[in-house]
Amino acid sequence: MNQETTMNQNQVRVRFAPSPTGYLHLGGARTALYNWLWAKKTGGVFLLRIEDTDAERSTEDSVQEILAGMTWLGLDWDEGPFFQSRNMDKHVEAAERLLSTGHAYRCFCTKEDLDAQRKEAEAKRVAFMYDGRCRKLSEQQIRENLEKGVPYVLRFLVPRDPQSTVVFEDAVFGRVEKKGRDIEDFVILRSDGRPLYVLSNAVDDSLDGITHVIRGADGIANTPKQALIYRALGLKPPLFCHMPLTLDNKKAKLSKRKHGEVVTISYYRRHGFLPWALCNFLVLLGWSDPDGREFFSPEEMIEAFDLSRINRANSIFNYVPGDPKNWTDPKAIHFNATYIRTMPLEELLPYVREELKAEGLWKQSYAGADREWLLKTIDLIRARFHTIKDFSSRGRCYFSEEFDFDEKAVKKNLAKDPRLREYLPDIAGLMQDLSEFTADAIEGAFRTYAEQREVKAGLLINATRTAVSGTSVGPGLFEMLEAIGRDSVVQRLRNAVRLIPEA
RNA sequence: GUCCCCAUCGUCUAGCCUGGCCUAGGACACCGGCCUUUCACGCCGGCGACAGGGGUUCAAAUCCCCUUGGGGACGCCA
Repeated sequence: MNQETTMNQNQVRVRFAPSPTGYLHLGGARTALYNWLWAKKTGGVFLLRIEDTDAERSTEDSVQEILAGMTWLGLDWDEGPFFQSRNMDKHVEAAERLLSTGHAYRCFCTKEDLDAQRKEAEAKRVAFMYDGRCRKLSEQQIRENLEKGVPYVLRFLVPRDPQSTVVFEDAVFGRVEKKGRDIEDFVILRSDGRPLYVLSNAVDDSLDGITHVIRGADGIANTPKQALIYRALGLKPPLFCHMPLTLDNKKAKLSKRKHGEVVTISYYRRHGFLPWALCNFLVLLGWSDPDGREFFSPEEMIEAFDLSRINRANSIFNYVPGDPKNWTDPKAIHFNATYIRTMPLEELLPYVREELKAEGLWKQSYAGADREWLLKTIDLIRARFHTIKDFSSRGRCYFSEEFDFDEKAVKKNLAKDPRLREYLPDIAGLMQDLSEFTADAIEGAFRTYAEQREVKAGLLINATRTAVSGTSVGPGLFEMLEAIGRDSVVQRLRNAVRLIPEA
């Protein structure tokens, strides 16, 4: 055996295994991210497996949505996407092996009968667990049932001796133990012959050589069952790693049905999130850096990430419905805004370009002659923006003559002083005559004019700001005018006169 | 109801394993101040938590027990 093969045997292999029954949501993305990080960190393999054994609920749209979401987030996978259904025959084979080795048995109980028992137990408010009555069936009875064609499922025969416990190692929760008597004889094969998740998932993980099962803590309850399957099949179990769940601010599980689009990944894409900013936010939901850092480049995050620092307590996605300012978790917005403000301009540019194109604000020259202007302008305005969407909405006046006037701003900065009817055209003229249309030159003109007319520069500055941008907020005025450009500025100043009432 | 898990500011969390450096640190949000032509940014400051009760110990956020609260699982779903 050569060295490379030896190394491969020790190589970490992880997977993200969503079921294609819905959208990629925050919880799923976080699970995918943790797996991805662990693979990158260890030089391992990250594979994607679509668990589509529930054919009725699986949809192609959902598969595409998940793939698109992963790609957008930058969580690239090394193998797959595989479909769980590809190995269906192997799962059935495993079930049959369990039957023949006495680890499973045929159960002829009808679904209706079990449902009735379950309902009854619920009414009496006691726990329902299948009583294992079909364990006791004689060879004779089984043969008769088979001959009559009575449908049956395969159930795993859980060791029942009083002392028996099932143990598995969890990277987050440590050694987890469960008593055999607290585990019911779970179904591994449906009456139509199709395998169930608990079986398929374990068999596939083994087939795919998965070394670490990093998944949500909701999976912790059926892990003992899977540990039993590994043992009965003589397979080496992976190291489990159950990450705490992320709940809503009322501590309920996140779901699209309940919370709407705000929990889906595509929502963040559509609302101007940088994919890495979202990843950075998500990684901190249940994991922390030993040095207390919160912002990471992908390389830094991969370096810093470790399974041992995953938290045990659930975290809350702090989204309050109906708050227009905090339309998602405020900390997520903070991450996005900080990235927009501080990332290298060259890296930000493609996102802005896409946004401007989508909104019909892109000009051909931005890729050529005006490229430097564009970068400078982006840099000028980005400090106030929270999302990429802001470039086309709040930043519209830099790219188009069609922008809205904020009523309050007009009232406060333009309508309040009739003298502006005279000042603004004057300034427009000054701008027109400036030999160099630079921030310094513009400022000089403003200051001189203010002095001559014995008026506060602030009055002129604020009025001009609203005249050219429609708002009362924004970057320093002189730089702003330079960015907007002489012709537009002159035009806008003259147009604004209509907004100022006569004395 | 049964089994399992969890518990530090409003939220994300550090500290807990290996008790003392914790009058509990950081981040977001919020509130003040400075800067300033505005709004942001930045800087300075403020508000704000060890769920409760017992124990162990010279000493407990840290170890143990109980209570309470919360979550998960309990499908011929994944």
